Amino acid sequence: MASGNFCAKDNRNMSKPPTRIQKKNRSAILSAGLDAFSQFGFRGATLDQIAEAAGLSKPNLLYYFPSKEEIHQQLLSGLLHTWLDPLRTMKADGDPIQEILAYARRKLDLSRDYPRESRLFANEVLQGAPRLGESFPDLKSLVDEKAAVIEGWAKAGKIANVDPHHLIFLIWAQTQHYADFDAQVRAVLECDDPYPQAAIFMEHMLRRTLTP
Amino acid sequence: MASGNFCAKDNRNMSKPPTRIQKKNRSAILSAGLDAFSQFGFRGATLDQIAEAAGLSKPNLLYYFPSKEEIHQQLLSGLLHTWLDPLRTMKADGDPIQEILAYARRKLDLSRDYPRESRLFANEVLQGAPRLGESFPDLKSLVDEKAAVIEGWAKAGKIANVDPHHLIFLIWAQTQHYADFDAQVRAVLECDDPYPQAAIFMEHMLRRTLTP
DNA sequence: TCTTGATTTGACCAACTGGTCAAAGCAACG
DNA sequence: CGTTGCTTTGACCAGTTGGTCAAATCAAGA
Repeated sequence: MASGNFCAKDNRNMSKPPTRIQKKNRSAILSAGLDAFSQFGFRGATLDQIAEAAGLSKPNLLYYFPSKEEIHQQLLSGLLHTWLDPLRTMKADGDPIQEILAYARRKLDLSRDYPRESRLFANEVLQGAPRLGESFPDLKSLVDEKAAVIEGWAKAGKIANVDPHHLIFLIWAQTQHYADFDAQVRAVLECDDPYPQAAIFMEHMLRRTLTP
Repeated sequence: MASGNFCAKDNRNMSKPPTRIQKKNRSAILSAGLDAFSQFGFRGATLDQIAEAAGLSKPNLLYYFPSKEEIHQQLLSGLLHTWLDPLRTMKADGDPIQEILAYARRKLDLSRDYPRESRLFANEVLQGAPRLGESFPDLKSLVDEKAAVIEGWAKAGKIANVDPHHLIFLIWAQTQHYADFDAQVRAVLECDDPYPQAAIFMEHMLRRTLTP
């Protein structure tokens, strides 16, 4: 009575701290969901698939997350923050070319270390970003801010006069390519780890592109 | 009796020429399938969806194609040829930088004019290219051939000494980005058509990267 | 006209989908 | 020990999925 419409399994919304078993299972589910969603997209992934990969029964999975949508949403919102972090740390008062190179390097590292996250994001945007639309304004404002910084560098003659937005797209495209198109990269190259070579190439390309 | 296991609806495999109504419906199905598969991936797209978009009933759709898989396969195999065509036309005896620039421009035009095809391909590779594995050897041999040409140019000092495979990846990544991540590009930029600017930027970037 | 073969469809199916629920199991604390 | 509340599950459900089939419809030539 006093608890009203309290739902036992909803303590994740309450102030109670999560049990360690809750932590374990919830992170197992998120990891399994990341596998599934990043490979098959939202519609293509199934709860049974995720539950099995997480080592849980389907009802048990739904005890921790109220719906498929909620798992996906959780993954997406957790993703966007870390994904934009490298861009956030690009500072206007550093050496322009070094700042941009460092950003690109961090972004490439992200692709190497978190390819599933990259593919999840790619899948979402490919489908028109229906569940990401709310976060796009934040993204736009951050990008616009950094684009202004880059444009300032260009106007000051510290780097070549390039379109800052398309420069950012270039870095996104090139770095994410190695995660998103991994299957293709591996099929064309035969080497195990394309990232060292990719980093060298990218640095050459960016230096050349940006030198005034 | 004489017809053996002849199946009326299988005349697409026979020598008989297709009726005009067959042509119309088959192409309508392929177009609808392209819409669906490129947006939702193979598992995410449904036959009902495709049938409705094609203006046919589901059984009627399955009269023209024996299965969902077959529609997808048909789209993929039709795709790969046109997709690699721009690379094929890159000639070793032309001016190196002009040849590479022309290739990149053609690839960017392809993204602009056939974004659904680009997304279909992206979706397939994202999932690990399970239905494309057979075609990858062809792709590899073509890429290796052209990479050798580029390497020849580099060794002869006609272009900068860059890794040819990663140069090709760069062009793929950058050009396809505008089709595959269209939603993101549109959200960040507000302009209707990013391609003119993209072409200018890409040319600057490639010239700088390739100049010896 | 009638016939022949191409085309279309409504009814149907088994498997799978996301999701529910009551009941059972379990850990820990008094 | 017993109770309390977190955790797990088997059984179940309605809707959707890819796909089948026999029967109906249609188009066009003889």
